Amino acid sequence: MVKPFQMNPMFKKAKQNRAFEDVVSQIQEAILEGSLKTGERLPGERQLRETFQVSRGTLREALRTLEQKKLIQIRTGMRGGAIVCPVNTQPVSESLDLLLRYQKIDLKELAEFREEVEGAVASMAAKKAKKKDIKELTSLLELIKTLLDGKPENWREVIKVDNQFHLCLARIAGNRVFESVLSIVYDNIFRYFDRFLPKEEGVTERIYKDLYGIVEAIKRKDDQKTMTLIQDHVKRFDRMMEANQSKVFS
Amino acid sequence: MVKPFQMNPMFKKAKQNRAFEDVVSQIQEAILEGSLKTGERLPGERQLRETFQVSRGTLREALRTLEQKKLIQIRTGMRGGAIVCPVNTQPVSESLDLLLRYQKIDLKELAEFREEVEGAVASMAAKKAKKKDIKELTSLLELIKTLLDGKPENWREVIKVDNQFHLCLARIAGNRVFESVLSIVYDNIFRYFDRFLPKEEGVTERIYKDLYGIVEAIKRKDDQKTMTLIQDHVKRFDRMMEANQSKVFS
DNA sequence: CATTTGAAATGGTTTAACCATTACAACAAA
DNA sequence: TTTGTTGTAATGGTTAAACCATTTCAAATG
Repeated sequence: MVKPFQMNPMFKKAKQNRAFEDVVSQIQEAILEGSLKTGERLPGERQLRETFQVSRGTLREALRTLEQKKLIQIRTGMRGGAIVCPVNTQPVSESLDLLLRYQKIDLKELAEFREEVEGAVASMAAKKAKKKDIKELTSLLELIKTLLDGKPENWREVIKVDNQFHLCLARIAGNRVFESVLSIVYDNIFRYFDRFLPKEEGVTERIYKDLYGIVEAIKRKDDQKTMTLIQDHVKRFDRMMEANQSKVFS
Repeated sequence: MVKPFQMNPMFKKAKQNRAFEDVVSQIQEAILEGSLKTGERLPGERQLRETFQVSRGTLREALRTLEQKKLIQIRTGMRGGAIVCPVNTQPVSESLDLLLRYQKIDLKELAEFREEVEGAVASMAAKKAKKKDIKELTSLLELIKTLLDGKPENWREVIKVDNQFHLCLARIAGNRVFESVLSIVYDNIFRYFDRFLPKEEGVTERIYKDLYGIVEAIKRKDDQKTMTLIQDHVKRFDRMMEANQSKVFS
């Protein structure tokens, strides 16, 4: 058994024998390339059927695929149809969710990844932060302060604002790859926060103190310090979760 | 206009009014729960149609969705049908790839991200590399050596083996999140290599020298040195490309 | 024993119809 | 005039029955 040639991972098998796949790639390319813009409505199924010269069933199989990729979204009723979706991290988050749920990937791996990404993001953000950005971070910090009353319903809120704080840093860092990737990580890790972080006042206070120090370091444009502070912060909570996780499963 | 309640990103709208979605979730649950095992073959469309009491068209829309999620794969012909796929990182990779393309991520952002990720990966790999791993890296290095003859058709080959080297490091690092992410970064950055890296012998020789030093550092388990070497290596080529890019567009 | 051939199973596609939902315009009532 | 009602047409969702193309495998053939 010999492979015909060294498979290049950039190429996929050209199994373009199904008509609906051809329709999918044509519409997908139009969206990615920009000739179909976000929010734009595609013609109805009966008209698209004509355009692509396929049956309505085949066309609908193409639409199902595009819908699954979150490139379009379908609305029913008059003036309904396929609407082009904005850029969306959801499909990545969903497939990562499957991997985590079925333990093809360990939470530890995701946590390790997060620690590194957060460190890089924080350092970049510290270098680039403008006054406006620091103001935004400070206001998130203030928001957390108001939630530090130990009420159980506010515990969850604090975690959410903490997430916002981290995503805000990613935006400040000014790199959309980091921003998207971190957003995907948070989509998935939130569930574990909820399950494995102790719901105590100490946790939320610790978050406030950590973030306060981070904002101070950013104000001083001390990117090295910002990075180590963020990494300590992230690692502290990852360790907490791991401890509770092993408790639960032992 | 007031939202009825604070939308929690963990919950999705229960739009279960489409029959095929019900079929999708039933089959998906069966797969994820384990009652349908990897490699197992589902009944044919005509029989499934009966089971779920839907038309063949509706059933096929469900199959398209499951196929897109990479939970099943379809084979045609007698004894064909839907086969349950092993859960792997492919759907994450594909959707991340789509996300990067849709955002029209440019070389600068991608390169910046790559530099950070490669640094982290290299450091982790240096800590964990076994003899077998070092052997694999060395053999890739040897392969590059044989391609250092300045022939233009080998230039591309060297770049490919360089990519393999980096992905090999990610595997050695033992974190599948890093591994899939880096793999996608390479898929996307390759076209810039091809367009903007000077096709000179000096480039391939530089690659060889860089990787040689990296393998040596890994042998010494010097993770700090490995990290800086990798980052220098990556940055050098990113700067080269950026220089050529601005030349082209000025 | 090897090869050819043909039948059956199965996915891929088409056609034509009907149902359910939605937006909107026309109309009616206040 | 404003507001509420109603009908209608556009549109997605679903069904049914048929035919084609591909693949497998067993039977026939050499």
